[in-house]
Amino acid sequence: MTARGRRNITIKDVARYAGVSTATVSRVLNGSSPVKDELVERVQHAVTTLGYHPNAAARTLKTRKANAIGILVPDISNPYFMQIIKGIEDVMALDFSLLMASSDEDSNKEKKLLNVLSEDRIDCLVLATAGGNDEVIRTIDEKGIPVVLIDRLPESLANVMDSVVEDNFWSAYELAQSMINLGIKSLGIIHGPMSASTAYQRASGCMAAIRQHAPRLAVREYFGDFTLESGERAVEHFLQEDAPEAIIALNNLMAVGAISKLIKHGFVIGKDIVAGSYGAIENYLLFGSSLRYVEQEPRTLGKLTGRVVQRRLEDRHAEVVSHVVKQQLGITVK
Amino acid sequence: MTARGRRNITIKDVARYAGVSTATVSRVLNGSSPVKDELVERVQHAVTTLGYHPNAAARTLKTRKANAIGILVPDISNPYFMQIIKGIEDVMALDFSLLMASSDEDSNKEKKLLNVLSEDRIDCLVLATAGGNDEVIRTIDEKGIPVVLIDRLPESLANVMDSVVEDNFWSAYELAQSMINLGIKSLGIIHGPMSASTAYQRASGCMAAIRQHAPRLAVREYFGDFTLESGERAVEHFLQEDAPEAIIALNNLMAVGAISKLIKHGFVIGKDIVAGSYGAIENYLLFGSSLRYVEQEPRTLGKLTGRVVQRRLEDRHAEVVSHVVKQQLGITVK
DNA sequence: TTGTACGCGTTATCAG
DNA sequence: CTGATAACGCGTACAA
Repeated sequence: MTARGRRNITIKDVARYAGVSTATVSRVLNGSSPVKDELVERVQHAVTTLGYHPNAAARTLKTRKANAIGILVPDISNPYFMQIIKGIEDVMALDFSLLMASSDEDSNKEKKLLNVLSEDRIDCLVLATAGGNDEVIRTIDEKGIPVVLIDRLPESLANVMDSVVEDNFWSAYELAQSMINLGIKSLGIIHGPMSASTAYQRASGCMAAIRQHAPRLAVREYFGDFTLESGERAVEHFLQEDAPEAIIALNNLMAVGAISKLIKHGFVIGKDIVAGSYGAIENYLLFGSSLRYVEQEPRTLGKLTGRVVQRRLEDRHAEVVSHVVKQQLGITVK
Repeated sequence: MTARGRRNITIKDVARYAGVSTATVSRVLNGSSPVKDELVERVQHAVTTLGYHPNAAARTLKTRKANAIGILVPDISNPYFMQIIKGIEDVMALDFSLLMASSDEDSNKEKKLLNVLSEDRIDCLVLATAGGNDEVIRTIDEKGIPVVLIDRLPESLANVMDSVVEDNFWSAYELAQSMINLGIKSLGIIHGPMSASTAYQRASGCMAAIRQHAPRLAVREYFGDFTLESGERAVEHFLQEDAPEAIIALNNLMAVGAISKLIKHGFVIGKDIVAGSYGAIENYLLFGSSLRYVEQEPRTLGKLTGRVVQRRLEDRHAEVVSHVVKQQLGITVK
């Protein structure tokens, strides 16, 4: 399909043109062993005049190195994950390709993509799992491609493979505590899907803070799914009764949905109601009023992930590392 | 590196286990020609018990099809491009991988990435070029991998390969016109880098609208580089004299920078000053006041791009298509 | 319907 | 230092 009769230029053509063997060409190209200067020049000349490009598939087949890493995240268009990817890119060499895919928070789609990705086309897989594929993931890591888990860490995989995650429990704990400290009497919590380890841990953190610092707080909960729409629905739900004095959304997208809904209902954030979000909201600082949030710094997380990947690439049998990154609390004021 | 002594499971192992030939296994796996039911079952059984995964590199080497498309954009973290990618993903088959890279608006980096990507690892390249690599791109397309240009269309490449771009001239024209119609007397324009075809065309569109509809408008210009920071600098620049009655930023990021700076200076957008943006601003509608903008619909553009890719994949010699998509004007009101 | 055997483009091993 | 040549894992003529 690529060629229509027209053959590709191969290392053989270069060898013939330069009057050397394919082995010598390969050595010049990879610097794998010394070659006489004159031949080096002849080869380089042949390469440029012929417009030769090495064939990645052949090289991968031979060396068992793909020079690529795979990245599988639940939502490719979530700025949080994009920043992580950007961070990974920051630290990887330029000739390393990023093979990306998005599971759309769908376990089945994730499984299919895991199969495609495990066809030996990547050297390492960075995965923020949608959940439900622990066995498949374990298999891939054990007898296939090393896996680095990010963001989500299913219990059964902890300490089995490398991971870089946030300290969801304590970050959520501190977020809730900072709101409790304002003296609120009632609080609405918008949860993520409990199948995601992050959602569960954030929920636990909130509840722990409440138990310790405000056991008599009137708490109402809504169980969303990390989407903007579920944040909107949560607010509609809360407003069926008296509005709580504060509201806390356990991810950025739900926070956007919830806050926009509140604004539409005439609430002034920070005055009529206190708002908290796990994760910053893009551009919020420009237009919004007060917001308390967990500052996630995804790009930094990405860089750290990149370094973990490199380490694993260098030594497949290095000790498993589990990074748990503590986040900062932030407050925007207009 | 991948294996440490441990051989991979190949089609040969499957064949031996199932007691058939490798050819039969291949036929079962690809459905390339009929196989007796009993053998099909034996093979499938062998595949699952052995945990066999086809080797993508070997298949690519043999078939000259990579089952992957490359995407090279100037900024991987710009939501605009992410939505385009999402759109492409929407229409591509699940077993098609996306190989992504970001040139960071840097011609040299783009060139290196183009080289890496042209190593026969993708079947088609979707490219939003940073400029300055026209010759390389032409070569890749002509005797290598078909290229689909998106967003940016260098003059020398127009009608040479497929393209999907916006109607930058007329969209900018209409944006400017809609602001002129408000009866403003002065306008500040924030341009992008003239090396990008989009920036140039948008500038032309604005100027044409002014010549036609308000030749005596007091116009001031600032030449930015599509970054948020340059939008901020533009406003600082304009405010050294009397503020213009209206301001227009010719991409989304510069608009964010400009508007936030204006807000910091105490301006109320839509009241003290009219604001226009080429491209919507994420979440603006939720918190901001009035804004006139060109609605880009990148996801739709992405889907269209995906279809162009598929068409090109089916017939390498199909006629070249150039899609120029007209955008809508939008206005947000609080 | 099935099996044999060759070649895709590289790198690596082994002689020279 | 250099050159033959054997793999790498797969698909596919060709033969049976």
